[in-house]
Amino acid sequence: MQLKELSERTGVPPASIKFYLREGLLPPGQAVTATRARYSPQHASRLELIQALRRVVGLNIAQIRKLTRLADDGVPRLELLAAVQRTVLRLDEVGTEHGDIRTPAGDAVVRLRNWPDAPSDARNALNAHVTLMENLNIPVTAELLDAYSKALDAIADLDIAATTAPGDVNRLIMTAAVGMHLHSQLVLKLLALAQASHAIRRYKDA
Amino acid sequence: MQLKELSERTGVPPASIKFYLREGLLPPGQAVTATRARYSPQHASRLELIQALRRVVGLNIAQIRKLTRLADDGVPRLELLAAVQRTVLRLDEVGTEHGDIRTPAGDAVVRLRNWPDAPSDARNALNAHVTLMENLNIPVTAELLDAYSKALDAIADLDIAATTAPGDVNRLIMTAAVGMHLHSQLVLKLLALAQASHAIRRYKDA
DNA sequence: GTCATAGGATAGAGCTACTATCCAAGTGGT
DNA sequence: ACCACTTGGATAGTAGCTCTATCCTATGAC
Repeated sequence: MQLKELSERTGVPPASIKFYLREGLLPPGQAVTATRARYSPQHASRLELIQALRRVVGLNIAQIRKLTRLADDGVPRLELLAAVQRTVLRLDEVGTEHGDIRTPAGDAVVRLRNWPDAPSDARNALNAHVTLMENLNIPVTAELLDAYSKALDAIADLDIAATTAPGDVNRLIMTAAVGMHLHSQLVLKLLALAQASHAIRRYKDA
Repeated sequence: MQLKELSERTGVPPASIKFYLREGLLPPGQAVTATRARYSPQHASRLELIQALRRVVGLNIAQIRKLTRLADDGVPRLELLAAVQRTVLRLDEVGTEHGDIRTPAGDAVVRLRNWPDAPSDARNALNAHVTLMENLNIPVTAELLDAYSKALDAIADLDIAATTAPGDVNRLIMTAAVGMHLHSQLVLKLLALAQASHAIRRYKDA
């Protein structure tokens, strides 16, 4: 398929495809001749990935480039997953760097779930986040962490299993990034429903 | 205090304060004379709210204006909370409107938690979100919803209790919006840690 | 009297993500 | 052979958004 067809299939305008090519998000097609290039279904899947990371997860071009570069360089899937995590957690943005920190909350989760007690970006991010919430007087109880982490334990297992399954690398990034994002949105919506429910109950007589 | 001092206290440049005044995010100060205006601590707290909604929650000026207008118009706190929810859930953005829809998952949560069975924006948003996740082959199990909603039930109770407590309206919006956002981020980070933990466990011998 | 500040208006900067135009070279279909 | 169409590459322009800067006149504090 050539550029125009790729555009029609994915719904992305040709000018934008060229832009992504220039920016290095989309690898160049196979040059058949000097003025013809052939694009594969992987290009289509890459375009879908770009759209999803932009519009759903809200990443910018530079962040998407980092991830797609890794995918194109063929780094191991596990390493790729770690990069996706760092990006979605916004650990690559300024003002979010912290050394290894520990909090009772972070330790508690690891113990509760019997997770390996090893430092990681994710753990530092969690500890920093819990600290932030407590500083803002938003309580993070052990019960809360227990309930959350219990639910997430099973999900993470599936996610990691998916990294070993063969398949399109674009889909791996898509699943990981979009999955993380959608789970966090799910909580947002559940919390809203919970608040609405409590409000109804508390004020129904008013 | 006058404009310059307000600027110094909050760290927001005077030009930006003028901008927020123009945009109607910040109510005008009390005009002492034709060329002097006095700003109260509420103005400072409003400025902090604006900053937090912009930089932490990621709302745009129009969204912030909607919320601050309601606050300035003195709508009931419960109504204000509902508006904050709609905004943080991005229910006011195009392409997110749906009628009343029901899913087994949404019904299950309400039944599990014994929440009132009434339609609401939050419930529709939840149902739409669950549908989306299932379409993307991301399973949303009853156990997951049980664990999440159980944890959130208690939090929501506190949140709603906070709406009746007296205090600065700016703080109410701040707490609600930032609180929702931080809870969803907490899940993001926990999921990352869970994934990292499972990855270590699964690959430690490789 | 002088200097700083107010409100009001208006313009422009800086960023990001496109979008449009032009080009010369080359191709596929008839 | 012809010609509409496509390619990569270059370059410039647009659109949306959030500020930021400048200029203005009136006026108040000291």
